[in-house]
Amino acid sequence: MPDPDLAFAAHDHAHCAHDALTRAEAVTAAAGARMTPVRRRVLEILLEEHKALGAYDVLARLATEGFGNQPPVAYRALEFLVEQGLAHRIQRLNAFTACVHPGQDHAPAFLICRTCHTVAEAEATAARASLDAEAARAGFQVERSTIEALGLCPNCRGQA
Amino acid sequence: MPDPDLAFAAHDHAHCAHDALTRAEAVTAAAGARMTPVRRRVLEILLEEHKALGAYDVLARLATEGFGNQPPVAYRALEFLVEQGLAHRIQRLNAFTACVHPGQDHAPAFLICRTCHTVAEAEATAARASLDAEAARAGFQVERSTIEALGLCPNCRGQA
DNA sequence: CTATGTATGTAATATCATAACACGTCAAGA
DNA sequence: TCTTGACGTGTTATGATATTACATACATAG
Repeated sequence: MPDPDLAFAAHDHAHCAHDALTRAEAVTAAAGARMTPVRRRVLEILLEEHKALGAYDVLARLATEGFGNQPPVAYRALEFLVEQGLAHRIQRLNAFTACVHPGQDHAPAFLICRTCHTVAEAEATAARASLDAEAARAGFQVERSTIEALGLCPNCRGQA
Repeated sequence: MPDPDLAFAAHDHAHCAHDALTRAEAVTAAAGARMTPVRRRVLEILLEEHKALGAYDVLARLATEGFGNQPPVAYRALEFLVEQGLAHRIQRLNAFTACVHPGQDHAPAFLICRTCHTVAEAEATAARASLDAEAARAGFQVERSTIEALGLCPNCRGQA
């Protein structure tokens, strides 16, 4: 996964999204989990853009498409996707974003542009290793980590 | 700041808290900001333990002490403390914790024990540097970062 | 002493999230 | 085949977190 993050660069997004969806199907199948219509649709919605969507945003979309319109519908699908590693929760935004490379073991960091709100998934193996090491110095065992950055993406930086 | 984190170790907490409070007064004075009764009290409350408190927890305490009992009272004081670098927001918990070494420039990471809920502030300079570097590869400029770990503290690890 | 900016108090409301229960579907085993 | 149990979905209701807007009080510079 050596590519610096694509989210900010012009790219064939239809392909990017389709590819992620295909891999998602494979991941769920391998896990013996069920990729139901709601779940697939939520993932598709998240894949439409490199942004993070709140549960209620997703819910509104679902509701117009004939799915349930109560919060648990969205939260359950999102929770499922996160558990399967197909989506990530962005703590800073109370929102969710599709995983760009599902199925691969990875330590993600998220780069959140404060201007255009694009969210890029970056590689955080090194940062995570530092965190683990520093935690170990205190005798703390890290199980899950949240690494998020707020700042300016290259595009918005150019305009400032 | 070479000390591995104290939060998990037995220590003279009264001194630890008093020291932080003293430094906090100095910080606000230097910044030309006002350390008012509500603000001081909120900081004292946060300093009582190495835990994170929700805004409503703080608010409940304030209310019993004759301060206002509406959410903005707590949120404003907390926001002030965070701005001054005297407290930190723990995104994962939607909660706040007092800064252990106010006044010093530092890149904090937070170690959150999932069992005893102690929150330790660790040094994250290295992790932050990795994050900045990886972000730079994508042309992203980091302004603020959130680095949090969820796991087991040494004490709770011993009991498991 | 008074004008100005800042802090506090309060009401109302917005936003985010979960508990609890009912119903439907599907597949495994009696 | 029938039944049972696990799982997914839908819905109601509620809980938890956070902000907007406006009124009042207070400190300090002029």
